[in-house]
Amino acid sequence: MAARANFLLSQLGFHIAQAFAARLAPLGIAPNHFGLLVHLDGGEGGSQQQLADALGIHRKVMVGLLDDLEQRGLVQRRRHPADRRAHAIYLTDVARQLLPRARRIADQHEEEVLAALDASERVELIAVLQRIADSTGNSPGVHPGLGSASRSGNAGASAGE
Amino acid sequence: MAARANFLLSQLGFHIAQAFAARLAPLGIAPNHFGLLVHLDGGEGGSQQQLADALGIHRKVMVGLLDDLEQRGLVQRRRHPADRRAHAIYLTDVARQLLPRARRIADQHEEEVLAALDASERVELIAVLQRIADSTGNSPGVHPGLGSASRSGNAGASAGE
DNA sequence: CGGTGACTGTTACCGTAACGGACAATATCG
DNA sequence: CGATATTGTCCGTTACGGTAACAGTCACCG
Repeated sequence: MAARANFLLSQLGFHIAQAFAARLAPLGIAPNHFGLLVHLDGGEGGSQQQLADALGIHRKVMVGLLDDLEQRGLVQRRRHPADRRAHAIYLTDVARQLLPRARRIADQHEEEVLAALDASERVELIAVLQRIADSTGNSPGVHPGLGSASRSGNAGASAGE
Repeated sequence: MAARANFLLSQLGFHIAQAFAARLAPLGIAPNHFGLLVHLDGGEGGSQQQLADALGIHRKVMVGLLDDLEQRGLVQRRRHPADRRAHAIYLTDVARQLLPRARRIADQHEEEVLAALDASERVELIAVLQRIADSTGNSPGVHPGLGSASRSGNAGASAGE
């Protein structure tokens, strides 16, 4: 029963998300903040709505995320040059210094997760996971859940013994 | 960036948990209820504390879970023969009729998740996932999170583009 | 046998977070 | 210019996890 891909993926996924959040915590950001920063690093100046669409979240959630990041001095809300309703979001220099550290943490975590696998197994696992994600309709960069990633281990059981 | 096992596992895990909850919803139970029922099917008569320990959740959460299941007529709280403080938890006949249907839903979901893989790939994937779960310290039947499994897709982004 | 501590199940309380509706400001279209 | 949609924000409600506290009971120990 604990040998279902079903259960294993869900269990592992949550465990990994938790562990990653814990590793990222010392930097003062959560996984969703990290994802947003990485996305911004790939293209700044978009509106909050555009960012929300790209990450598959609601505008209101983006407000909160940006509030957090702005308070930590990691992003700036400037006036949008073409639409005075919208904000244009930009990374700050502080964020540009923080991002490499966060990426290194992600690398370390990846290494820890895959510690039991050799190189070829890792490649194959990722390929298989991508195929599953593709066939089940997961968007490449969109991650459901992980609200603010401050969940502590607690309830739930998707497969008893 | 969307090619990290890190991110893929977390994304897939959450997506799968959500989909499974949706599939189970018509039966009126959530994944954690299902896990508890399956566990009870493997051995009844235990105390709530024993069940909570086995599933890795807090007593208080078990109270709520059993309240739900008892209200739906799926479990019974009887007096514990050896400890008058404790309750002995038993499945009802209704639960015994419901369980096969729930298991079939789980099987269908498993099939859907693994649709893109052939038989040997499925076996190997499960073996690899079990190795990872083992090396990262996941208990066999314990699933963190999935509180009441009523989360709807919302925030979070663990890897932008 | 009495007393003390520990345990079980439950409830009450609190802080947090998600969800929905409503709102001002602005853009777009007729 | 007027009507409608969009952007970002705020507020109120609801749900949930976590802690503390409680009554009832057990286990130990003198």
